[in-house]
Amino acid sequence: MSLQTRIMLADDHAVVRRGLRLVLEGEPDLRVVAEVGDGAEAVERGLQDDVDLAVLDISMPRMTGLQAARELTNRREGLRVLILSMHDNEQYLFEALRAGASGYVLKSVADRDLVEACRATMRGEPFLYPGAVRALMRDFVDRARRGETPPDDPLTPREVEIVKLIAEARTTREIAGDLVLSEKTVERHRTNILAKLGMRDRVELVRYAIRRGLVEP
Amino acid sequence: MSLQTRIMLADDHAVVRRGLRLVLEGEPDLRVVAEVGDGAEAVERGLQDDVDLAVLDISMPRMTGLQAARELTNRREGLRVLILSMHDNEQYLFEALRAGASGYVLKSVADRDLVEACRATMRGEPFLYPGAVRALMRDFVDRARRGETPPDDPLTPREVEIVKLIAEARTTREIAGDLVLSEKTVERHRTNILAKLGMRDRVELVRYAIRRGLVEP
DNA sequence: CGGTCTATCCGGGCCGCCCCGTATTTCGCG
DNA sequence: CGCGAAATACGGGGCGGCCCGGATAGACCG
Repeated sequence: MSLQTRIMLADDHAVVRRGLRLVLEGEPDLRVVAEVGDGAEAVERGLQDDVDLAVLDISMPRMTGLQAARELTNRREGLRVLILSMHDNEQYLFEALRAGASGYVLKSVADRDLVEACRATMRGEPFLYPGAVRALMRDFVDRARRGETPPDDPLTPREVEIVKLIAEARTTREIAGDLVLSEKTVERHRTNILAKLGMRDRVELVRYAIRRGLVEP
Repeated sequence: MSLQTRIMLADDHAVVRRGLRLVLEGEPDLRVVAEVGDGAEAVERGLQDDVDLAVLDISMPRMTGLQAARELTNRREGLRVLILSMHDNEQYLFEALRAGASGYVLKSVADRDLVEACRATMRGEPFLYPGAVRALMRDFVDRARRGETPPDDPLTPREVEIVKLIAEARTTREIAGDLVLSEKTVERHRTNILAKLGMRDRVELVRYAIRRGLVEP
């Protein structure tokens, strides 16, 4: 382990990157060695081993920070990942953790928390903002009560199963065949899913499934 | 692995099937266990596990051989696919490879090459006719020369535009409105795109668009 | 025990997706 | 200059996606 933690910043706004760089360069133990403007670049650059820590914004062109996080943690063992988000959103938080992130920092308090988050992450400790901790606890309690059902999204396990198949471009008939159901049941599930998620067709569902990591693009 | 390779022949002309069968039945290690006359049948039959190798003609009713190849290789791991084509066409060749085919044989020299192609395929080796090898090399060189630009999209600019909108879950009507076109034109573009890419519906198109980075998931 | 949730199923209806064949204009290339 | 490719357009047809209302059985929860 080197003296300094070598950091890659990924955000699609140069202004934000500059701000983050400023915050970090005030610290002698942190050094920004790369800046990228989208998720695909982040994966490419982050795979090189002069980077110890990737700080990823969620919404970026070409590939979201969450996807990039998944890629990176899958493909490079040693790399740590911090997710930087605009939203105090439970959904995103859970996804970030599933994607292998070591921490989740809100942009609104990035100046205060970011440095601490970087250090914690490099020590191998998780870093979450206070609201995140609460959300996690609530989830834990909920899950314990409901007996290990992982209800991270509003969808039931069966519905998730259906979503996957829809996103794999299977028709209603094929899905019904696979799951040994009537087509009507599959349609009913699909209708319920669309209603729950506020979507209108399979196309939106595909993107949802990909965002959730249920299927590969 | 069984002693004999069990083959399914898919071609819409019975005459052609008979010819191919004749060629193959002369070989003790090859056995034709099924004949089908269109792409949809090919998928149905090819999913059954008494078939080791599917030999698919490109132009068939209901579903092209390329689409069928895509379906089959997606849905049955062990199955090998050979594409049989009338045309020495680079585009088809590339599509076939993308669709997961292990080989591409020209009908004009089927009698000479087919048996060899079957054997090579079952050994896990690719089989391409000489012109195909040249085309692949040319493509490789081109891409290298253009400096890592991966312009493997066979789509015209207009088509790319349409794909984006489809992947954003816009309906045909909406797209027509946006681009100031008739709905029929948009449908026509979509049909052309699906054919070019060997896909069957908008859902596959969405995943393509996301992979290409045309839209966010 | 009665309410709620989940998974399952049915019929009927509208409309959008997808295919096919055909045709015109424009434009660039050999 | 003619030819092919791209973009545009039309009609007609099959069928799948999507919605609605309603229904039943089992699980779980207060």
